[in-house]
Amino acid sequence: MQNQIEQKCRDAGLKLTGQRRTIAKVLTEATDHPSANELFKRCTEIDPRISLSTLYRTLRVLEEARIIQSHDFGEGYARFEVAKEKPHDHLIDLVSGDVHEFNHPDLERLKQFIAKEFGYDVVRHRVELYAIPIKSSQSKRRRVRS
Amino acid sequence: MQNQIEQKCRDAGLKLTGQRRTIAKVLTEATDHPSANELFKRCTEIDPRISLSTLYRTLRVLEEARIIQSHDFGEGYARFEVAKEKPHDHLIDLVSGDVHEFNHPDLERLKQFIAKEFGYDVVRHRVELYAIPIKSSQSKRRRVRS
DNA sequence: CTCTCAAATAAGAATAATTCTAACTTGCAC
DNA sequence: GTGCAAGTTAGAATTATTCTTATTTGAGAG
Repeated sequence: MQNQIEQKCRDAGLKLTGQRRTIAKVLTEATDHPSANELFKRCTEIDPRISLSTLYRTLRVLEEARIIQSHDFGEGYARFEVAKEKPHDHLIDLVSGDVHEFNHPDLERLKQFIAKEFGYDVVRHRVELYAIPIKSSQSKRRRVRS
Repeated sequence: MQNQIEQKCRDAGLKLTGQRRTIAKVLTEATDHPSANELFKRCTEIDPRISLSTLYRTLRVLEEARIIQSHDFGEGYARFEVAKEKPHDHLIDLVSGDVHEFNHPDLERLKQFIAKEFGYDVVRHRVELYAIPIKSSQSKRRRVRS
């Protein structure tokens, strides 16, 4: 019952405290992209002795160790997820706040191509699509797909 | 001489105060993507009687009126630019902080395509390339696409 | 198992960008 | 010129996050 994050902490030489185990558990079990506040709620539900500072520090440490990844979707706070092998981009549902992940090879090629035209190498990028669900029952939209 | 922003303020039914004229002038003359702080410096150089609150409120009002556009490049503060007819994306020079604008039709097509696969319509998007200059060859610097 | 101590934690203060408050101006329609 | 809604000012408030300081703890060594 040792989760992925606990093993990675060990590998990174991080102490495994009770708080970290709890945070690791919550992060591992999250299927969404929770904010620090949301994570704090879930953590204190398991163990109320966790302080917000500890959560924030742990999140920072875990991100520095590349174990988790934080995102800023322009909501005024960060959202977190366990780092995946493949980097990916996000589609944010403007109605529900749900986040979908995607990775399109054309996009990767395109960004390198564009950067090269300016004389740059892309170090990292941010691609976020803010979108609303297509209502299938509704008549076809007038705007034709491009 | 009446600049673009002043006319647009008039059209939007906004009062043209001395402070707004100064802010409009500074924004119009900026060729970079200045932060609120940087804008404040430039404004107070022209007229020291402008307060930071006024600047922030004016920036908000101007953005709501679609006269300017703010961006969050993950630096902890916003950057502003006069709204252009065509929306565009940004390449941020990680060394100098310079911002280059681009617009690639393939990217527009691709984002719609990806969203449609998830059953969504893209309302807006954010594409930012964080990059470093290619050192070896001077290649294609200063190439501007609109 | 105990000792040790660097690393981690708790609680709350500090920070920084931005927004709000409340009392005072001012642009501009009449 | 007047009236008043919109704008301004200075500073307080807000909010996510980081820092400080005293205290606790994980885990390696003995």
